[in-house]
Amino acid sequence: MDGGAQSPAKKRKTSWKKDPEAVKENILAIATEEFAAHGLSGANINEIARKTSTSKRMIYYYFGDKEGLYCKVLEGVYGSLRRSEDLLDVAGLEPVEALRRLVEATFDAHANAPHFIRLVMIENIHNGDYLRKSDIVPKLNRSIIDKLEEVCARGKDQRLFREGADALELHWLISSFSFYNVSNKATFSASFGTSIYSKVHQAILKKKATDMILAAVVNGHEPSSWN
Amino acid sequence: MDGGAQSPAKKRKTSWKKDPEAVKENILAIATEEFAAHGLSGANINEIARKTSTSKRMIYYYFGDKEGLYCKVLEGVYGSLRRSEDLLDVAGLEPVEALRRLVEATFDAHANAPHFIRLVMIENIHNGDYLRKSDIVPKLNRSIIDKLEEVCARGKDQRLFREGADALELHWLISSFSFYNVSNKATFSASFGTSIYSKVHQAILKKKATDMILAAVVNGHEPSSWN
Amino acid sequence: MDGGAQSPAKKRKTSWKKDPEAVKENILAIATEEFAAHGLSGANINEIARKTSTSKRMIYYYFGDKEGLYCKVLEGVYGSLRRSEDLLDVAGLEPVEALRRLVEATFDAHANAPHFIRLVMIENIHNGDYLRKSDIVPKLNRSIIDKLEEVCARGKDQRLFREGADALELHWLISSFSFYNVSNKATFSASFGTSIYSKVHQAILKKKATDMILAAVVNGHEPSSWN
Amino acid sequence: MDGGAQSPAKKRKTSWKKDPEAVKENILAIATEEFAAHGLSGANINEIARKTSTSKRMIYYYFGDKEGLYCKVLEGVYGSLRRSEDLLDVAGLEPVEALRRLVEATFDAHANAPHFIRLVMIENIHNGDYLRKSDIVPKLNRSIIDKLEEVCARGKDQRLFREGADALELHWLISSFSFYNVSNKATFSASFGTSIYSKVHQAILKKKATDMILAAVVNGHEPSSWN
DNA sequence: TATGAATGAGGCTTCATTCAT
DNA sequence: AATGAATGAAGCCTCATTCAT
Repeated sequence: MDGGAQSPAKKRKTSWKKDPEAVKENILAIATEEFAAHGLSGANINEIARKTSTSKRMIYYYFGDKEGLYCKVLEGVYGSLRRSEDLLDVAGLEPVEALRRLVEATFDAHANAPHFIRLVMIENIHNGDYLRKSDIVPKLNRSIIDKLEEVCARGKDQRLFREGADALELHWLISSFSFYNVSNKATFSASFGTSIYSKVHQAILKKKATDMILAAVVNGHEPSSWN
Repeated sequence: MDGGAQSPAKKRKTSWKKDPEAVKENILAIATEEFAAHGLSGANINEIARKTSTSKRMIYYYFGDKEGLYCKVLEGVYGSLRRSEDLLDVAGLEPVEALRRLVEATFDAHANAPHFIRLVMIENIHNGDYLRKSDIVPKLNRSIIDKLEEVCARGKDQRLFREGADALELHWLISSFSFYNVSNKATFSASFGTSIYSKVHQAILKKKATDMILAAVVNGHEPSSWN
Repeated sequence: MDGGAQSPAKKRKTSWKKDPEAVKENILAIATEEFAAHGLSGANINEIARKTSTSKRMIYYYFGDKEGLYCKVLEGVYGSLRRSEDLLDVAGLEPVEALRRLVEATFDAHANAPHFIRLVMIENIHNGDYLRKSDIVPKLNRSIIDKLEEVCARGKDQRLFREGADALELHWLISSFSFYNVSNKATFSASFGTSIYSKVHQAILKKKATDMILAAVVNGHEPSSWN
Repeated sequence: MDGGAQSPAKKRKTSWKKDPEAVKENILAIATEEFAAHGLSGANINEIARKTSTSKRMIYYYFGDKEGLYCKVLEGVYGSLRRSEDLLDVAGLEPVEALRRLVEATFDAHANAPHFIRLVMIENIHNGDYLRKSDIVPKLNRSIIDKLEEVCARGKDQRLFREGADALELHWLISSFSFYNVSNKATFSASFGTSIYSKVHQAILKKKATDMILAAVVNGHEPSSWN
């Protein structure tokens, strides 16, 4: 109700009466959109409240302040990603296939999680201050590293992988193009056109990037997609 | 010699006269810092003015408004990167060395241009709207693509490079880890510790990433750093 | 009796509770003064706020922005005039007397509504943009036209009025001197002195103007005040 | 050059070298437009300067400040009107025709001098303060009063005019509808539609208003346009 | 649990004007 | 006669937040 001259558009509430969890979820969903869209300082509590099924006052009631809300949003998207990683099962695959699977899944997961990407960008703009303060950090992302380590160990045991293959480094590499592909779409397109973002070209990039990783990790792997 | 009277540059102006270009440069330098540090909405015109050698009023005099200033800052960092790319000379090197050089130089350039990285992140948060509006876009970054194309052409001519080597795709790949390495340092560190950001580890990552690119592009290249 | 406890009006609210409507009314009253005195661009929100019993912030809270406030002020004065017109009852008078009554009442209403006059002048400076945007326009001023039409119809039925008597044209004529008399007092006085604005002379002008209208409308009417 | 971010559109000067009078005229012409369009506080010195063939600094050089410029503009439009009144010659006409001519000429003059109308409105918003301060006041508008007086005198001498016909009052009446017709066009249209502003209807209004004046002033005049 | 009303602080921007040559 | 650069003051408005029930 702030700004906008006492609009007559009174809040139309849906009929679910008082369900605190639902209200909180609703707030979080809207806030995720807004923070992802405009950043921490760019997002606007009034706007978030307006799009919510409840009132501005409730945001403060449940989340304390803007930064508190932002933190919960951040934790939410990290939690989502982690859950999607947990679903990935490569235990039964032989090392090369498992690695290929991990790369492709990571690429796709990033492509399908634009909110996560944007919020991570935003958090990096803020030097990771809020993530570091959060208590989700300890349990963050071990999952994917564990998987990579397990695959690397098996690969090396079977003399398939080079000894220099390191789970953390691989994660860094795989994340880099998976993340950059989404995060820098706007400026990359502005500079070089949108050609690489077509569906077809994205598939090619995924294939080539995967083959590149395999060529670096797997002894004698021929990156056939580069021929 | 070389230690005589202060350089004769900037002769034309008598000494008591204000120097508009210097004022503008000063504003731009401070604004670059501030926008890089806090983003478009997070940066504060009062704060920028305070750190400046001139007044808030002059910012509006020379740049119109906050967005105008931000645009010039953006153009400035893109221009800087481009100029650094223009200095790179790989024409005399044989293809494999040239490509190695390009990858390493790109990695280093990003590592040494944190303002550029942050402003590009910020611009992506804004969906590239300001970059697209700018008239520097057309002449953006052709330089690096041209160089990659020339090297790829030579590499393929000499049967050294695989036919699938594509300049734009390579640029996308090389940029991805070069950029991500800097842009996501904060969250990556929060999740996985700061080990990979040590000077030593950064050198290793650069080497391995370079070798990985070469393994993908160059026929029969052995990524020895991965052993 | 009649001197008992303070009037029971405004019962519903407990006494410690703020009264938003009163706050809005207070803002509107002050704003009407200020806009009438200085125009849209000339009026000053800080000044309005200062004279108010509340704060500048509340102006924005209730009215959105300066233009929003101005619009409400405009609607307010138009509403007042309309209400005063609605009170005018000429249904029982014979046509000539009724018309005389309407002219005199219009003249007096304008003389007694300097805020209305000034705000209409100001709105005309703005080409009527805000009035046109307002949704009060449709129901504007039908009242006075209806009354004139009814009187004209009766007058013509009784062969008292000339056939050329037209309600809208008459309203235009009657309004013109009623309005101009107030709106252009300053410049008219500067050019020709203040003599016509004395109480006595104003009465004469009203009488002569009324007689003039009647002489035009009523068959054989002798404008005796002009003798 | 203020605001608008250092546009590259440098002033293109016409080739007349230094002609102070022409420069002043040019400034006055633009300023008349701008003050008429936006009022005293609404007009903008930067904007005036921009539309001028010279610079903002020259406005201050020649006119001192914004109010000084406004005063000269005001004097300019009053001067124009007066000059047009001086051209009006009714000395040779018989009283009734002369009066008819004066009314019609006044009506037309107002219709054709929108800048004058708007500036007079604006000056009234400012309570005539600037007009009163100006030294053109003394010689203001005597001309038209003189003419009306002369015609009234002749009319009464010939027993054509009623004794109550007074030049100043007539001028007040004639001005009122002539002025109001233009000044309140915007709000009148918003309230009652634009029908009376068609070319045809304007001619009718002029005729009827003239006849109305004559019916009031001239013994036994039949306002035939009202039949 | 919920809320309409209220707000201090500070944000961005514009203005008429003057400086220094 | 002319001017590009500079500016203090003040304008409008928005923000995250709290009050009082």
